[in-house]
Amino acid sequence: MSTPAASSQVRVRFCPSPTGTPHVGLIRTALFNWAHARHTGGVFVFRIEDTDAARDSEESYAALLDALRWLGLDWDEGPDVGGPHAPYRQSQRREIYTEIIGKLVDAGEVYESFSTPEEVEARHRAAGRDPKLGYDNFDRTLTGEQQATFRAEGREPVLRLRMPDTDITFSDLIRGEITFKAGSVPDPVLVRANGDPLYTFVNPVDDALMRITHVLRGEDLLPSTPRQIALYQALHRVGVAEHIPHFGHLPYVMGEGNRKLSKRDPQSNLFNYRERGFLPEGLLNYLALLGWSIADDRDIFTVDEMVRAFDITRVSANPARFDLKKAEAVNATHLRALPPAEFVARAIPYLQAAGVLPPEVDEEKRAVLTAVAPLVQERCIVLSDAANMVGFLFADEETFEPEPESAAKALGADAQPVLQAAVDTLGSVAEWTAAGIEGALKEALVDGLGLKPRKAFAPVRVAVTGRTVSPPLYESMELLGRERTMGRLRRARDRVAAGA
RNA sequence: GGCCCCGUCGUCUAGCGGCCUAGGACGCCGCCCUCUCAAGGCGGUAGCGCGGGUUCAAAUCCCGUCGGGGCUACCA
Repeated sequence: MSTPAASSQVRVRFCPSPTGTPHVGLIRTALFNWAHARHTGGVFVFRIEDTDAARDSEESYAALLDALRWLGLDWDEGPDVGGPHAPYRQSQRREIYTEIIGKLVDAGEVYESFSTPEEVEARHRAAGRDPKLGYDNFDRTLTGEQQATFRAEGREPVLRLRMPDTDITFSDLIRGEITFKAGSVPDPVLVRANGDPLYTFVNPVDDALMRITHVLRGEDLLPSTPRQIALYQALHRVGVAEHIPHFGHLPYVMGEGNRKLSKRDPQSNLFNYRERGFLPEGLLNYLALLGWSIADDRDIFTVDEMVRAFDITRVSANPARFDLKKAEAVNATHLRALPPAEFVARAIPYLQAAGVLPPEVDEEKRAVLTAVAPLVQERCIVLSDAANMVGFLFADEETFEPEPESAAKALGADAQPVLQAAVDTLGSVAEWTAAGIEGALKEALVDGLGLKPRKAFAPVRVAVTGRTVSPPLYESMELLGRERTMGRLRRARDRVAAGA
């Protein structure tokens, strides 16, 4: 049995089970599948493996769609869009599985197995073997009479696939040739006694039915490949499968220490990144770097550039550690590259979430935002950072207060003469422009009071913006306007004078 | 235990027998710029796990070894 011809159209699939919040490792898998499909002009199939009613949830299903849509990983076949192999949720494909199970049973590819795990283990012990060896293929050779006896005892059999007694070798797209020795993989259970098909069965069956040509998935599934290949061969014999797909096992995404990034770790939660204001293109760029590189001297690229250059055989086999610092650096680069108008549009929801902007943003506020955008954009790593930067522009004069920590640093008693001088000189500035403000302030504070610039501007900055860190001061003051700026300076001066 | 995968700077990687006194990026350190913080510019720090082969030549090929990881369910 062969793998698909190189000339046939690529069909890849992303087939998560809806059991929780999307994990960045899972998304990396989706990205590589998607990129391979788009690079080759193939088809990206999105399939939901919800055969475990006990763990699957509708919220998780919705989260999966939400995640892929947010990232722009569009699918050609799958939930919502349908396709020639619909339905794409395994929970809706029960009859299909039942029919194929029948074919396998009729052909003698699978057999009834009555052993309980306890009995298997007991047999291993009795024979002096390691009890953790797994299933011992005991029921393979049961006679019809023995099977009848077990049934009479009220036992219900599961269905197991008869593994071939030959070595199983395949060429992994990422790792090269891999061989599993004959006899090292026990006969897997395909169907429960109650008729429920298991992942071991439905996953290869759907891949065969949906004519998947490339299976790109996590390294954790590598050990299950031989039994899947055996299933494909059986499916081929009963006329269901055409080919054995090409396999490519992607390296793990690791967390801290030497462990796989856990689902429990907040760092693994995709939506945490969205909430912080990671850009889809920034996160995707970083995730792509986990196992793949576009060139030896570059690691910032757009999704389009990735699609153009992506080659699954050039993916690294080494596990990669998720490095938040690097992810942020990559995101910041994309953030700074955004056209200012685009940056504003994307930042608004985050400013609203932070309470800096109201649900309805009027034209005036939008204009102010557009004006500050170039100033704050390069100071942000994620979109939510913008809130701290522009908050002072939208604060209510009645309630505006410098942050306590910043005030403690810059609004001590020695700030009083500085603020007074600032009020005096700015009150008579002819042109309320950044340049005018700069000239007046430098003359009054640096020349007049003989202060180091650093000392001179800190109190003014905190009085006006509320923080020791802000967009450039003169521009900030210009945007804030003369009246509001002067009011804040006077209030700060009075407070300092009052010793507050 | 068995089976399988992996092993280049702290981290992600380039490298596919000579271009490697091992390149890039993040991080870190220093300097410059400077009204703060960033950004930007310049410079620096740091790596082929180990041992055998093969070869004129090995980070690159082979074997072994050590180390790490995964799987070993009637979960996916």
